[in-house]
Parts: sequence; C-alpha cells; structure tokens
Amino acid sequence: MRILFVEDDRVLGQAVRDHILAEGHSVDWIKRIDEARLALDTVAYELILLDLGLPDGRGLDLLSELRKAGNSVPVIIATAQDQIEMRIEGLNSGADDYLVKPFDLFELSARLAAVARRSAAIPLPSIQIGAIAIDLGRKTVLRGDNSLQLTAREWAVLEKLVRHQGAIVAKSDIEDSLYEFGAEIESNAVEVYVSRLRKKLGAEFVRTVRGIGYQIGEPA
Amino acid sequence: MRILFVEDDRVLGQAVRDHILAEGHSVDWIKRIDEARLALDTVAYELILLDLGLPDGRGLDLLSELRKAGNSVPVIIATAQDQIEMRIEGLNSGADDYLVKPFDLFELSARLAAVARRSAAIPLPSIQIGAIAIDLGRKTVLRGDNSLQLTAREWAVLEKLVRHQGAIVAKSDIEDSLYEFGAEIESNAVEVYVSRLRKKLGAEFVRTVRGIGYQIGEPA
DNA sequence: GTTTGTTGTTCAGCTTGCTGTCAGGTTGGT
DNA sequence: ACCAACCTGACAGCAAGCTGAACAACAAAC
Repeated sequence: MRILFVEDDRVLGQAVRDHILAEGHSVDWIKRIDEARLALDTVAYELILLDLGLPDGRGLDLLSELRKAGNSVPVIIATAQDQIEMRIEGLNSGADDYLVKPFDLFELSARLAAVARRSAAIPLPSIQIGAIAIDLGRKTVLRGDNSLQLTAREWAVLEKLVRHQGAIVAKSDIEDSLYEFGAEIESNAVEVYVSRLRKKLGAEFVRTVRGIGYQIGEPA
Repeated sequence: MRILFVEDDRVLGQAVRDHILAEGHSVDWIKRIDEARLALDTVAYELILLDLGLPDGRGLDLLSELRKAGNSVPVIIATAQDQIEMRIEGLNSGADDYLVKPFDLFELSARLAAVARRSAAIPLPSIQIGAIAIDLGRKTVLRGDNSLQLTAREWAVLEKLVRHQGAIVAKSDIEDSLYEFGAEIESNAVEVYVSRLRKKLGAEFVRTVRGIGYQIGEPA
C-alpha cells in the first residue's frame, strides 16, 4: 500500500515511518501541508495518515479540499488526547478513521489493515480487462500497445462502467453521469455511446443485459 | 439506519439508545449474545454497535462468526479504556471502527455518520445462500465461482425473494413487483419465472409453499 | 466571415432474444 | 382416487437494443 504520512514531529514521525515500512508498505513522510498538497498532485496514494496539529495550516483544510475535489482516498487522522472536537470535526470532514496520540504502533497496524480491507472492494485507479488497459487517473486507454483516443462522453460512459467493474450498471445511472441532474433526455444516447465504445474497444468489451443495463469485466 | 445495539449495562444502554433514536435511527437494544444472534438471523441490520464486555460470551466471537458467514455489515465495537489488545483483536476480526468507553455521545454520532457515509458509497447488500451468492447492489449472481446471467424479469423475482429472505412471499406480491400497478395479468407468469430461476440457481433454491407462495433461504 | 474538423444528438430501419402464453404433465392435500 | 395447484418445454410476437447516417453545435485556423 502506498501511504502518505503527514507529521511534523521528527521523533514520532521516524518511529511511525519505520513501523509502517516494516509492515511492508511504502511511505512518503511529509512534514508540511503545502508539500503534502504537492505530493497529492503527483502521486496516487492509497491511504493518508494525517496529523491534525501541523504548524503551517490546519490539516483539516487539506482533508476538506480533498473531499470537495471528489478524492475518496481513505484518510486516518491523528489527534492529541484532549482534542475531541477536532476528532469529531475530522470525521465529519470525511476522515475514515482516527488515532489518539500517543497511539500504540500495533493499533496503527490494525487500523491500516482495516482500511486496506475496506478499500480492497473499491475499484483501483488502473484496470486491465482483456487486451484493454484503462487508467482512470490519467484518463488513458490502451488497446494492446496503442493508445486509444476517446471523446469526453465516451470516456464518461467508460469511466462509469469501470468504476462499477463487474456490476451491472443501469442505463439510467449512466445517463445520470452523462448529464447533470435534472437534464432529462429522451433519446438513445447511451446506446449510441456504448456502440461507439464497442467499435473502439472491441464488441465483447461491454455486455448488454437486456432490460437492465450494461456490464464490463465480469469473470467469464 | 437500522441499528443492532448489543450492551448489557442498563444505564449506559438506555442513554445510548435514546441518543441514537434522537438522531432518527431505529434501534434494537439487545442485552445478551444469544439474543443478538437470533436478532441477526431475523433482521437485516445496517450497522451493529457491539459491547465487548458482555456476560454470556465474548462479543468478538459473534463478530468472527458474522464475518466468517460472509456478512459484511459495518460493526463498531466498544471497549473499556484499558482494553487495547481487545480493540486490536476486534479490528483484526473485522470490526470497522471502535469507541473507547466512556465515550462522548456526539462522538458516537460522528462515527455513525462516518460509517453511514462509507457504506452509502459502497453499497454491499450481498447475500449468500448455499452455493449461490447474490449481490443486490451490483445485480450479479454467482453460483460457486461462475457468474450467472439473469434476465430482467428473472432478476426482479429473485430480488423480491431475497429482500424477504426467509419469509414466504405470496405469488401475488411477486406479480405486483413484476408489473406496474393495474397491469392485470392472466397467466402463470410467476410460476414460469420461478421455474427458470430454479433451472439456473438449482432446484432446491426456491421452495414452493402450496397455496401461499415461495420462500428462499429457509433453515434446512 | 468562412472553412474545416471534431464532438454530441437524433432518427430510422434492422436485429435479437426476452416475455407471456398455453398445453400437457406432475405433485400434494384430503 | 380426485382435484387443484404447480411445473416446464415450446413458440410467436414484439419491445429493447444496435448502428449507419445525417445534422447541429462548437472550436480552431485561415
């Protein structure tokens, strides 16, 4: 698991970093909020461990920004014993979990494992189905070795399907992600985009489930 | 949210129950493990709040059983201040979260909200009956390892039965969920779909209750 | 302003396979 | 044994979905 660890205390930070490394995860230890922002723009982390008592800005702001931007990466926050309100505020801001300092390192391990277990069900940013490789983060699609050029709408449909990989997605759900709320549309637009996707990705890539919707990446 | 609350202390239990009720959730407050087991067999809870210091059996065993049975309902465990190992063991047994007693009621609220948010994003109404695994959210059915492909009507019938798992569902009720209100139908359509389901899921999957209706997932 | 190219939307005719119905057989209760 | 309830294979019809093509909307280049 690739983890972003934001903590200004050098002693505690060192200990936690070593422990997480020993667990077999990869850690980027960042000491300031603005650097964390930079790292988040660059790397797709699978988990963020965030100290709320940072010197150069409230860690909660970073969390809020993330969530507002639609980033759903799991976040565990760390607070001091007496900062109950901050903890509650953190959970309300979209944190997945918290630790009370000083915390036991094995408790940290258990928490990491719990989050990992939870997010194992969440689709990865990069997915391979047959000869097609899709990178949700970079918005690229490869068919074998050559990259495919998708239009905005085609990508929107594909992304919706990939995000629910294996599930049968109702046509109306796809429609909702194409058009902003309320923009009812009376046409077979979804069918047309599916048709175009099939032309580019291969006919067998998308399966039609009559009367319900579409499905991709199901185990044969 | 429908919550199962397992706690033997009457004073604490009363306070927590009232608080959760005030938040607009529905609570079943159970004081013993075996009663909790019974409740879990009967009702599909959306969250379980589990005290680990119960008199008649270790709460952790109940949690382990649940997870072993493939039940992924979110579980929050409550432990006393000094029971760190139990907390860790709980998380490793599949708990989603924990509270340290004595806990702030508003912290509990925040936790409930966090779990609700999480499970809203990842709807996992998945049910296992014999060799058949049904995922209501994804509209997929597995028989052992291979996925089954159901048609829209077949799925509608199955979903109706699963939603009332264990109960006997009247034929007319199934008919109602197949056809929009008023669309009177003069045929044995439901029987036909049950027959088709049995062919795909296995004959013993749906039990006929003569003169009344159908039933699935009943104890052998 | 015009041209050129790209993307989004609608439509119509075609294809596909689900659906409802029926008939004849089977089962279970009394 | 009787009757009603239920099961299931077969099949025609039709609604759902597919796709080529035309057109509209928009942007970029000249």
